[in-house]
Amino acid sequence: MSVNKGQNARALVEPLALDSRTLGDGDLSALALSHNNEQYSSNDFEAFANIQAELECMNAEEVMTTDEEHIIIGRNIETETIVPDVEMTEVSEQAQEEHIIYTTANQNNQNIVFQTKPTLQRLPASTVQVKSNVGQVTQSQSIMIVSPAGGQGTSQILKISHPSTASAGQLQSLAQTLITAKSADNIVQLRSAQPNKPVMATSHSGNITLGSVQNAKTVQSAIKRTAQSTSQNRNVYTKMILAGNQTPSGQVLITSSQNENQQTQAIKFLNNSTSSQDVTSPAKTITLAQAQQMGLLSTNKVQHILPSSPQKQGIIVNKLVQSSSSQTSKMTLVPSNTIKSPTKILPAPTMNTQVKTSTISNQQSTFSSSNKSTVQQSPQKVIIRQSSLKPGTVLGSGQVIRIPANQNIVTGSNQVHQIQMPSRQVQYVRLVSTPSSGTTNVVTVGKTKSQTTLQTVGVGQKLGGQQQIVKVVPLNTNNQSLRTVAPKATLTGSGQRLLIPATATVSNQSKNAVAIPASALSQLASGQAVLSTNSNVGNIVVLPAQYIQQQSADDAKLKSQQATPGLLSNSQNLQSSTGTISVGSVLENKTSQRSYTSVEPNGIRPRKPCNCTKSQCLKLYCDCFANGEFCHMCNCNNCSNNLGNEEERQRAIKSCLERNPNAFRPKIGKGRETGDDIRRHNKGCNCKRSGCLKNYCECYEAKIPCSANCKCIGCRNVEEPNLEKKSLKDLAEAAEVRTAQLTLNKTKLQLSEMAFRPPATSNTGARQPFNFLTDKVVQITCECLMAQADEAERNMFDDETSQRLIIEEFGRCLKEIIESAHKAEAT
DNA sequence: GAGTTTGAAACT
DNA sequence: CAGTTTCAAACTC
Repeated sequence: MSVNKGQNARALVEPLALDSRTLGDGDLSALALSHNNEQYSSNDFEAFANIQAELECMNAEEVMTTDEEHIIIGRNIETETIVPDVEMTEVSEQAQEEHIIYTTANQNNQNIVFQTKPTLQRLPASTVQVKSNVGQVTQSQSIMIVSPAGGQGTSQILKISHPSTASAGQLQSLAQTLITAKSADNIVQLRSAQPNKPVMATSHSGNITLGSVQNAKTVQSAIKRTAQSTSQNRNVYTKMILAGNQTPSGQVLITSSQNENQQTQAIKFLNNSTSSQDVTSPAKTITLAQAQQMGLLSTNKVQHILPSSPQKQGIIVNKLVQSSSSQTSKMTLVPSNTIKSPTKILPAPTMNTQVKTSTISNQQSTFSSSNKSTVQQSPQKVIIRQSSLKPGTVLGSGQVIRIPANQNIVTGSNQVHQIQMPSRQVQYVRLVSTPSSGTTNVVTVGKTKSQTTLQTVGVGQKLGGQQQIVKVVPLNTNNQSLRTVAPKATLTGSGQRLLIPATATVSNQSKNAVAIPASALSQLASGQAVLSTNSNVGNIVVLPAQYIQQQSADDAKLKSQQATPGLLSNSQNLQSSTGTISVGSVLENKTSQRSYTSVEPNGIRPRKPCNCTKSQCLKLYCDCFANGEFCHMCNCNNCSNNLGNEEERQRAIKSCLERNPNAFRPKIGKGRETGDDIRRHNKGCNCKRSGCLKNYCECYEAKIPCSANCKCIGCRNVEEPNLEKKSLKDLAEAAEVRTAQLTLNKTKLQLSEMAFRPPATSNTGARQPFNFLTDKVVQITCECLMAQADEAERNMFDDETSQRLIIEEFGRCLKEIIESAHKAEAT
């Protein structure tokens, strides 16, 4: 492990080395946005976004290379100890230091402040701020690098000023140099993108040094992290806050569109006036992938994210759209770092190929911070990243939940997972991912031969060609009833289920962001809850983009691993561990929902919502509860099967287990017979009237024939009359015939025995023949007649023949009765 | 959509 | 363990 740490330390600084090896100033210049206007436009901020993204990538120990217009980002294989810290975006009042105010247009002066926030005690994240004073008629443009020294709150400012004559492009180029800035452990490295003036600024331990290098390629940072073992010192998170101060509430829109041919991506920042009354400065986070799916990605900017290591990793780019009076918007770019579960960079949907202009003024953000509280418009983001840090570490302004990489929260069930974290509030994360047997994560977004391959921002893993998406949405733990936000219409078609706080609109959920290591996410089983210790952290629920495919084709196998609801089972393997993880917005969800059908690709249908009214969804009557799932988007009343009633829920679970230890085990399993792949109902049904041919019958509902376990009456749920199996059916029918015949014979025998039984006597002691017609005798006689009728029916006799046989049988019965009477009288 | 039927689960 | 009741889904109209 110590060796790994050393490697990690190396890996931490390696990106720069690689960067210098692969990047040239010209390349960096290429990153600059091409615009003739000296005034910053949305393109400029797109460039900033690119910078941010790149910086994130750097923080994520990625290797970035540029190839002309393309930024190729590759990740170094990373050991666990070097995993970036989980990032948590924070908004609201604390944003005064972190918000980037930029002018949207029409300014001749541009002040850009890049602030690095080295390793604060609680927020080991580097913050990059791009600040642009609006309305000030300054003739200078500057880039400031603000680096708090040693996390003590004292900022040191490195201001790189340049003449007012500097064009926006130049400034932009200079800004581009910051892409290599790395604030991990108080290390900031800057390099100028300008070919003739490469500049490197290094901040170490709070000290910032500025130097020039003639060749950017020589920029190699041998600086090693001095506090490798201290997770607090890891600055792996870079946050870029962009705020348009010309509008009451700045809006940041990251737009990108993917053209299958061009495969380009752009980030756009949009200002959009909103009437949001939010005071809490809610932040909205979206991924670029989401933006892509929203069709917001433009093609004028190309960003390539190319995995350069065998372990491909994706990048999560989250954007926080903040619609509040704080006039700030926050964009969070979070590198995703997965070790064993490389994330996949999701390609933008083809539907989003339209090119959007980057005009700020007229851009209308789909993510507008309007008062609309729909999830689609105000998606909450949860950042899931891999982290090797010790469990329970809270990162970032109390809004980061780190799921320790070593914390095994893998289960095979679709349950809310609880992650114990040393502190106050409990975080639940419900991870619903698609199980997959695949073990290889392929990043579909890669540099293609033409190098025009796109990149996507977002975290995704692709398995077996099947896209798997894990969605994370905030969950309200306080509520008693989770509010269903998704349109009901989509319910049946998708299975997509979202939990959002019932007490607040999405737009106010700025603090409900949780960063989870991608690796941890990949290990999380669906529906698991993550316990967080941070009181500030909102409640997060991670939900499946595809409604849980926890039931794989190997249903029995999977279900055998199903955990008791709310209970963790570390021993269980998560089949989705290698599944694609994508942090998407609801918008993305919405898009995904379209593709969803009532039946999952694996043939598993999404669970239907329950309609419980009296059971509080805490009894096995409730399918949700019985399946160990939280009610979500159900129609139940007074539901307690949610996070807000976890205690009660646990009690109910316990009660059920007391009654039946196997209560939460799958009812459908495989037959014990060797090689018998026939699914069986473990308990069997008890149908009496349905003939096991209606969905009342659990066997029939599961589309499995009744078995010996069943106690059903009149079962007709037998094997399909396949040619091969017909013999079995014939045997069954023959057996039934034999059984009926035996029943008839038995009845006759009983009648005979009754007949020979000592007759009833009168009060006088005289035996009376009518006394033989006891109720028992009558009953048996009727049974004989019925048995005869059944036999006639079975033999397909016509009515006349059947009636004749029945009458004959009745005659026979009477004969026996009479004979019995005679015998009794004789004796 | 309301009412009925059904069978599993819960209860006694 | 059996009988009864409760419950929610399935079904019917």
